[in-house]
Amino acid sequence: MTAAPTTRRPTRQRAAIAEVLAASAGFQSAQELHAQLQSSGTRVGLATVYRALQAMATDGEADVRRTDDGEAVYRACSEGHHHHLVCRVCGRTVEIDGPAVERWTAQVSAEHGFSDVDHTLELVGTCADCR
Amino acid sequence: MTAAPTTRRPTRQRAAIAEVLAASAGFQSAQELHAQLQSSGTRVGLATVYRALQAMATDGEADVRRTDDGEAVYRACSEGHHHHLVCRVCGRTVEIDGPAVERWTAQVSAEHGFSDVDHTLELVGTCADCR
DNA sequence: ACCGAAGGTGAGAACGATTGTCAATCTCAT
DNA sequence: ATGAGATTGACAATCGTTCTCACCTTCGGT
Ligand SMILES: [Zn+2]
Ligand SMILES: [Zn+2]
Ligand SMILES: [Zn+2]
Ligand SMILES: [Zn+2]
Repeated sequence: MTAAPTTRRPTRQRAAIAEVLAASAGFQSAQELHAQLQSSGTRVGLATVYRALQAMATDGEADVRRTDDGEAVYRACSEGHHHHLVCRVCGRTVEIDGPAVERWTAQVSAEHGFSDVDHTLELVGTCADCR
Repeated sequence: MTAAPTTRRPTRQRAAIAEVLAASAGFQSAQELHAQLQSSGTRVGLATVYRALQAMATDGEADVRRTDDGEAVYRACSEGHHHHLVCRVCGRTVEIDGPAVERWTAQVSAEHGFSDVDHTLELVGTCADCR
């Protein structure tokens, strides 16, 4: 279910974008990343930033989210299934592994006759430092 | 934390929108709802549909979601905290109450020093009829 | 029932994030 | 080095959503 395995070539732009994304903690919009690249002297087209981020998202190298006003924001993310506990103030993020939840979802799904069930779970709170 | 308790007046339009939303099972976009109202002879402005749906969402009378291409879609939803198990084919939805998960999230959050933790959890699978 | 204040409505303009276009450029296997 | 095919970028085009603003409704007080 890895979509179209279109060949994906490494380029200067992709590297720069991935680097900036990895360097920052929280979620970033395509435009914010583009601005950062600009000010750091790296010339990359806005459309390219959009395309690269989309590619990273579908390849599992980044998480996507929509802000309440509909803007897509991205965050570097390790591959594999896991969840996040995010601070609503400073954006600090903890990756969580929840076997208990995985078990629970499987059970509940089965009880209702559903199969091939995927799930999304995200925790948003205030971290100790931002209390 | 119930936002601005602005007085909210009942109107013909709001009633119509709420009714159509409640009548349909899955998620609907503002434009789809508007189209339905049009064809059923109920004259309502598109902007009004957007505003009404937003209001319902903030009042907890509807769930909002963003499709992959960023469009906001709404679904009538009972108030109070709960989760959903949705069929990716036909849209059939089961509301789920998961005390086990609630407990788990609280525990994990505490372990990492987070407080006031909210969470979102959604299950998407294929129901028995659509297998 | 009558009135004024404040919320609500709607048509259309304005916005703004995202995507499409397409010629120039780059990567890679041969 | 070379050709095929992927990538890029400046800019136009989309399109969902919000803004404007004059007009309509609801509602509490009289
Ligand atoms: Zn924090
Ligand atoms: Zn999980
Ligand atoms: Zn189904
Ligand atoms: Zn819950």
